[in-house]
Amino acid sequence: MLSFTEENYLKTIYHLSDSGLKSVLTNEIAEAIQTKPASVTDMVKKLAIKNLISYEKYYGVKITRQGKTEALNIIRKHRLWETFLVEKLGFNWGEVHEVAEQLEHIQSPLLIEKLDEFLGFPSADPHGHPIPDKNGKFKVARQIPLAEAIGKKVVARAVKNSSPAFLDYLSKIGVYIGATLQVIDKMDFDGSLEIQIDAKKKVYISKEASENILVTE
Amino acid sequence: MLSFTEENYLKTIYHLSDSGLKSVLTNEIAEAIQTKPASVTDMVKKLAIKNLISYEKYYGVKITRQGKTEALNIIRKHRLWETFLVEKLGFNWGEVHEVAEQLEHIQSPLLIEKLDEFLGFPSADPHGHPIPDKNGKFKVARQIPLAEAIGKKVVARAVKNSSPAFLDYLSKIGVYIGATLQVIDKMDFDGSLEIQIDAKKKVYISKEASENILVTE
DNA sequence: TTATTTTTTTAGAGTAATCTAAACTTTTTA
DNA sequence: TAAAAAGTTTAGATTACTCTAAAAAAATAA
Ligand SMILES: [Mn+2]
Ligand SMILES: [Mn+2]
Ligand SMILES: [Mn+2]
Ligand SMILES: [Mn+2]
Repeated sequence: MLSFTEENYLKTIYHLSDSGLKSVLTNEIAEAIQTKPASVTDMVKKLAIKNLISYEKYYGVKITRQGKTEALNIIRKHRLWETFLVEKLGFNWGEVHEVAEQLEHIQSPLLIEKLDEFLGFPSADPHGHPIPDKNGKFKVARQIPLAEAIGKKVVARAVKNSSPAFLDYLSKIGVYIGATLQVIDKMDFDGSLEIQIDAKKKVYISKEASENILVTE
Repeated sequence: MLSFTEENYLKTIYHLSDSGLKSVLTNEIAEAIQTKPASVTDMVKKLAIKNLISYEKYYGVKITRQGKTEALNIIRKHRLWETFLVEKLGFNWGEVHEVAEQLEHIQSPLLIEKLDEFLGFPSADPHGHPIPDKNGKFKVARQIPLAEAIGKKVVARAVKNSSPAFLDYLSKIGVYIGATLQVIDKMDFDGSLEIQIDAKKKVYISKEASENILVTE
């Protein structure tokens, strides 16, 4: 069984590797986990011995199939808990991540099975991120940033950045997962967009913001 | 903030001290926590420095007011989670303790507030044990063991022993919290009782069992 | 009240995770 | 392609928690 710390490293490596595609460097992990590169080197060796990642000195790590399975299970738990917190307990979508960071480490397959059922087997969390099933499978939707949907009428499906600050901002202006967004105009000056939400309210959003809202046509 | 380990020691000391009444010896703690007396001595010194217990070398520890507050908060979380697992997720009352042992350490006052509300501010957990409110207050019910209710008609209110084995046994014979129990006869031979459950089923239960069912008249 | 047994503490060491500082390797620059 | 810079690893410590074995204190028995 993995320790709390090992689980956090593994999950972080999975995310940084773009779901296991690229290899990940020591400094990136240190930055993401808020620790020192020397500590990362130590932990990375431990995970390599356990066959969760492959490690080539000075060239970073790649996650193994086994590591991916473990990482996806942690992510599954994280996202199910976030869904629970919003759907059942009435949390805002910006308040759930910190708590889910703790809850994701609870060890009880039965609990997760029952929680999944209680939530009605959701396929995405409050941020629009897919929830892997118990075999680690999930649908990869082809979503594009709102920034690339000029002139189109689209539906908000997920956020790329899930910082509380960004999520609070979205709530404030009225953007939510499932909202219909129409990009009315793009400013040449700074790339900001004028959008219409649900064929009602019109607002201006920054280029930065428009790159962090993922939509489908 | 207390560590996972410190929280477990404190909660154990609270329980062993009969809610803070008696002082608790090193060996008892070691036994309860499944560790060695030498380790307990170390931890006990740490908790004393933090003013959560008072420690007199060779004579055991007493929990302080501050320690009691901390312990009651952990117990509150434990029991709220147990209630959630049974009421909302459909766990059996014998399956919840292990999971609650993990969940009780999640740090988020907001989560507990919202969970409490979601559950309808329950006053007792699935085993009939009182749930302290956010100020650590709870009602102490005067309950007696079924063993002392010979000839009377009483209501099952709590279990004294909450081992899965005992709880499974109770479920099997049809005893549950809230059930009406009538003690029909007591065997002089071994102290076992013949009882009637909800004015229907009659069963024999051992003296041991009858001492671990708490009832009110 | 002295000796024996039981309980508790201390001493010294081990594991997991972390850090700083120094050494080493790779990458970039000139 | 040699020097400088950036990134990574190693060495050696530190903290939290745990253990075994030995020493010390308290409780019990003779
Ligand atoms: Mn999250
Ligand atoms: Mn999320
Ligand atoms: Mn319990
Ligand atoms: Mn309970």
